[in-house]
Amino acid sequence: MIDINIIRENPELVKSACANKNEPDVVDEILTADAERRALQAEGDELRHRQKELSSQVGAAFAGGDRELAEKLKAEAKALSDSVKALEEKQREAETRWSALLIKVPNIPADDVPVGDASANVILREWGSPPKFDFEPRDHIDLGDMLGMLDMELGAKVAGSGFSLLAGDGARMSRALIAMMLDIHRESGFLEIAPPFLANRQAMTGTAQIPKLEGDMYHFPEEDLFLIPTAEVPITNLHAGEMLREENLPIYYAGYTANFRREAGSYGADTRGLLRVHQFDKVELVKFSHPDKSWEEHESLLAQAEKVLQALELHYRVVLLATGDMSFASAKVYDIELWAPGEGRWLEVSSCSNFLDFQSRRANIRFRPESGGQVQFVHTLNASGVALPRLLVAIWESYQTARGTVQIPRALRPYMHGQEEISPRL
RNA sequence: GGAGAGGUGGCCGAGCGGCUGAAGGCAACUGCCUGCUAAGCAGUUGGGCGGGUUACCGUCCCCCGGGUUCGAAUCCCGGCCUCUCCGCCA
Repeated sequence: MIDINIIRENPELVKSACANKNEPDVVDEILTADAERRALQAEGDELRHRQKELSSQVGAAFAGGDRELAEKLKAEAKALSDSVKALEEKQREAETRWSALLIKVPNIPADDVPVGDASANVILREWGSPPKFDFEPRDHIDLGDMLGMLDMELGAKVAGSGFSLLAGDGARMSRALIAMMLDIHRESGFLEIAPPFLANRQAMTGTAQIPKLEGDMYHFPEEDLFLIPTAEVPITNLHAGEMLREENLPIYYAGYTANFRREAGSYGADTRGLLRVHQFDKVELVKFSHPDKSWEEHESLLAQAEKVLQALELHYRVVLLATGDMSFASAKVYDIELWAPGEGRWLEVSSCSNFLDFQSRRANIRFRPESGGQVQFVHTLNASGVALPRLLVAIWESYQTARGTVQIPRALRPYMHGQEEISPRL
């Protein structure tokens, strides 16, 4: 969540952030609730103060042996205690109203983020060049079928539409890619994490999937647990409620998980093959940064995700998202998109975000500056490094041959026992 | 799933109805001392919220949520988590 002081001091800034992110504007409601909450607190503090004084007088009177006085004071204190309870009830309600509103305010986009919808996104650069074919390139569905790597019908058979099933060298390549990516990140100082694939409500709220995206997640009501839509949730929440040591910052984590998204309401878009599925694998990068360093960390995080694609020699581009296209919790987002020649389009495989203190405020992740002074919130960042299904799509489509085979990228071959090519199984 | 033990500050750990935001220790910081290091001596050091221009004042916080009481870290109820034993199981 954002700092209430920003709303108090600069409501217009917050209002325009809501407008630019297409979020409902509750700023005025918050200001009203805030004033109400503060008034009730002042009143309650005063009442409690008097109650404490009285009640210590009761104790003193009993200790002094003056029973009569003690009983008299006690009766007074009882009356005061009742009014404190009544007021606390009102205070709790006001507090609840206030925080329920505050949690709906999106993060404020950074100054250098373009304002507008997706059409205002800025393509920053392209890396590599699109593969050239002297034949009509096939798409990943054909290749997956021909080479026995992908079967959407079998996925649907066991789980339903939108669940993929990889087989043979498709499954092997997926596994090899995960290992390769984790190695690349480990060499750059990221600590590998294998977290739970489920998370509780508090964790989901900490990283801001709740309240906005609650309906997009698979939920188990018995335990109030959610299947994670991204490893960002369990990994960022590793340090929830903690006071970190400044000398340990920045902290880098890399984790592989499966990810689960209901994708409710997205039927009709990207429904074919691996482009948008309910369950997919991903390697995720998460950073906890000193607030003074998070913009540098954001750039190096982007570079880290790019390392994977460069190692695989894939054609990609980096896009700076406009306000209307970025997520609720982020202040600035780069997307990395891979070129998929069979689809003839760019596919998002990574989203690289700086959340500043938006998540750490919710999850209460702080540090105490060594120079003394106020406890501060750390900054959190994350990036996919990278998402598997679309990476497979881009590899298959980019590395296909006229013979209908798929070459294995050189960097990946050690992870596949030296295999160079995927051919139809006989 | 059954039985027991426990969850206290940055960390360890005492307290088990009022004088406790919390002993003691560790750690950190500041002085003194010391040729450096170490040790020693003295002192300082939690967080949230609210109020005041500052020094400051008030309130809340001893896993979480309720309750009893004039008053709760301390008593009662519910939940979560950790540990030990038994059962079951990839």
